[in-house]
Amino acid sequence: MKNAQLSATFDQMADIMEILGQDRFRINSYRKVARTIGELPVDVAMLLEEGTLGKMPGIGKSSLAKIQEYLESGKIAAHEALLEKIPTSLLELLEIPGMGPKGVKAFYDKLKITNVDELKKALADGSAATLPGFGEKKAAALQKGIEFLETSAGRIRLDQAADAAHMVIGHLQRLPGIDRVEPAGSLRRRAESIGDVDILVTTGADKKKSGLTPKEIIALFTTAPFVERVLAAGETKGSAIVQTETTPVQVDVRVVPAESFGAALQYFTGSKPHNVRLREIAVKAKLKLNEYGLFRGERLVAGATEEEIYEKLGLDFIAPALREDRGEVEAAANHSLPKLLQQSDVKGDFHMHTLASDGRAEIEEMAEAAQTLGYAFICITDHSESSIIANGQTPKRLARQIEKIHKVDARLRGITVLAGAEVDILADGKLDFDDALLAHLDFAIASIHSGLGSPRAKVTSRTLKAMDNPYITCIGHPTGRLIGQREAMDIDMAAVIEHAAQTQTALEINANPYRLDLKDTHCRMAIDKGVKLAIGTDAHSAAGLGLMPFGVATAARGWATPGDVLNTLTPARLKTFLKTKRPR
DNA sequence: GCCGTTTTCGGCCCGACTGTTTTCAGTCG
Repeated sequence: MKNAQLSATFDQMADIMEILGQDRFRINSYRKVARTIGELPVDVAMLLEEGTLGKMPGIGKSSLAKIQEYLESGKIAAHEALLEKIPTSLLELLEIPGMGPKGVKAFYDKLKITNVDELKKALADGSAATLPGFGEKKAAALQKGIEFLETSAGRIRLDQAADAAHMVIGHLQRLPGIDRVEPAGSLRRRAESIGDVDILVTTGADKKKSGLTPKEIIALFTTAPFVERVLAAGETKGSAIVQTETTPVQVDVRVVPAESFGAALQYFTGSKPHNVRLREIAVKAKLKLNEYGLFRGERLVAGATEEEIYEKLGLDFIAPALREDRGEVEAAANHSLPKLLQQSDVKGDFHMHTLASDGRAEIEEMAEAAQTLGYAFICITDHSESSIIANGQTPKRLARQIEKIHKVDARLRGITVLAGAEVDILADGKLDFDDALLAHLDFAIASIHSGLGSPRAKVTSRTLKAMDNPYITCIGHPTGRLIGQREAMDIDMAAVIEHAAQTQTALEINANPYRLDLKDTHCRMAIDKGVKLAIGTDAHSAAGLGLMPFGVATAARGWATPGDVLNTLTPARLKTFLKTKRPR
């Protein structure tokens, strides 16, 4: 599948065009193509063949021809021509925070600097200072930028971002005269990875008496003990690197007046493409939308709440999870947004481990923890024999574990404990337990834990074959990715989803923030094909059950309604559902 | 390069912060 490479190629063309100072609107359209292709849940070649690719917004004739050219020959002539114009190493300079296309061009034209090492030297020996409009502070900023690039981990996981936000919000809430403190940005949208954390603050109405000025609030943020380095500190906006337990995180804090809170929350929640769509709608209606409100001329039309802004733009309210410019603006305009799944709809958890394999708690502890979360059922799914490092169960041990689960289920009131297993899909697509044993389970997850780097045809056929088994309820973490650590398997998700629909097999949303697998776009595709989703935390302790909201958010980002997700069923309805695939 | 119940040509989102600018360009989100 060439989606990622093709997307990167369009982005690179845009980068080079920026350095060359070409038309910014054309550059924008290249960026849009890159983003569209990068987010596709299926192989771009398949869509091209179907003839649907050219119908996607932002992909016109010219881009379509380039995509076709790339898929046929592995390159794009226009891309090759651009590469001729500058040394490719200039593109790595663009990665440096504080360095933009103009800066790269100036360093190249005037000082013949083509890479990061040469830039470092020029900054050290003072030759950079000979550039017009380039002083000491800019040199220091670039040096910091290079340092940051060389040490930062890049994007962080959702749970790490949530931790950082929790820390900063706690600090800000203790300041005098603070009214509201809310996270915004990709954290509020619950994106699968986060670049930086955005936090919004409003001061109370009595700020003149007892409170602080915006500038003072920013100063108290940037001087907080957890702040490692200040990137900017202005009148209303501060930006700093904050140290958390696991990783440094960039946190931006913005102070806004209460009457603009909704506008600011909307603006800083993004996503950027979503906001651009909204501002375009505003312009067409002779309005102007910015972080202070929706304006007709000088007059404020809306701004205190997000709801009134969407309403005044003629749109239904759009949940943060949907704000990605993936059709939500159109759906809001014609009142066809889905009623999204929420955590309160969830009645149970499908994936967890106990002491029987690599978990750290007894079955009872997991069940009791689930009850405190208000659940009506859980499913115990320990590993199978082949997962040796995870202390996988032999058939004999699984038989004993099933009995044990039944006993706990009989003893506990108010919660149904189902007997399950996470069964390895072996190299040939066979399962790690035979059908006679699987038949004793209520719920069986089939997962690939080995050979993730195998060719597309192999990992795909292994998964399809597992779904053919009548006792397999669900495919676990279907793509095998680990966010920021391991690429997804090269698996044909269109085929997997199609086969899941045919065999009435559910697909898991693994709620662990390392996985979030299925991801949002695949969830949406599965839902469109009528495939049911089963959210599981993959908990290895009672505390691990608390990861469920990450899975719920991922489902919501895939436009899931309560009806699309098995977790919303009562135990009785779930048991009925679990019989549908089995031989009678 | 894309796009069209204002347009097939002429538009294409908006503002904060920084540095070195005496009025603004570059970068970022």
